[in-house]
Amino acid sequence: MQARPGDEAARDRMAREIGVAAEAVVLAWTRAAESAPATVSAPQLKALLAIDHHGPVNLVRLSDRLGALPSSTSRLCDRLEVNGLVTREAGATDRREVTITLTARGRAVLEQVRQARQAHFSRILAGMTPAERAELLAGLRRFAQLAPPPED
Amino acid sequence: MQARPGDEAARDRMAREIGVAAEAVVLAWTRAAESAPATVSAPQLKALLAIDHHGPVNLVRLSDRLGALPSSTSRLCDRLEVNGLVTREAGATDRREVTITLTARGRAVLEQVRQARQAHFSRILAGMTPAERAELLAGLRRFAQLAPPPED
DNA sequence: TATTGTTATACTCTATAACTATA
DNA sequence: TATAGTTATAGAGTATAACAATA
Repeated sequence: MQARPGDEAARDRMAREIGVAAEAVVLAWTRAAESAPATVSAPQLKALLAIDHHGPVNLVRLSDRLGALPSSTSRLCDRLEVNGLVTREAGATDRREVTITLTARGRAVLEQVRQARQAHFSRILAGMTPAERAELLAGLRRFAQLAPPPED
Repeated sequence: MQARPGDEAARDRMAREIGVAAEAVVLAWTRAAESAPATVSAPQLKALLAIDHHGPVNLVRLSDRLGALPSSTSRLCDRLEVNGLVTREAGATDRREVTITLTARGRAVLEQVRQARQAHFSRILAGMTPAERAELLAGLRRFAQLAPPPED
């Protein structure tokens, strides 16, 4: 890092343009989820994704991943549990802890959302050449490699 | 479109992987806005962006762009107006209509968010080569060209 | 009559603060 | 005493339904 002094300014300009251009991806990504047959709110879906990535978690760690407070996450888990998407079990070693786990139905909802997103994105990608699609995927994956995980 | 039959299946597979990989961009994009000095909620920020892209709008058109109902958007505009970010004026030709416009403060908030996003993205982009950054920007811009606008 | 926008009501989501139970 | 989780309360956000004003 910090090669020549002009590099940082050029990178900043690039960062601004990438931030602006990314809005379309953000809108398409969130909109696509709404077209899934499963009726799950955006915050609940975000929580399901976090649990899916992370595996069973306690409340504090899930809160960190969501960027929310434990009290908010507790209430969110109330609704997820009522909807049959997660289970809460008392921790084995530390009885204060709660282990939050996806149910089969929770995983099914995630799969429905991924399929809806696939269909939505595929329609957009129909206008691109295979080379352009590969370029986009490579760029997104490189970004994902470097982006800090949500708990930071 | 509809070149050879195998192309659509290959595109679908690509669409799924792009959808999965895009999550990191979505998280970084939304998280970056939270680090801005301006304290504006995500729904309010989304509305400011929509008005900025579109220019002065009436309530129904803004609702369409947000994917919300007019009643919800009316309440959202109540809060935006209280915060001094937008103004509501009676329409000139049709007196039923309301023209919603960004204030100088609303535009300043958007600029603060864009700067916060630029700083956040620049840190991530520091790990990429200039060629990789250019590839990502090109892919995002191509996607933005093809993605349907939010009112659809 | 149709359209624009609002208000009434209820639910989800979130933060702040106070609380319980366990370590 | 510190930590994990919950509950109490209040405000933001949104949908459904009913309403007012204008076309």
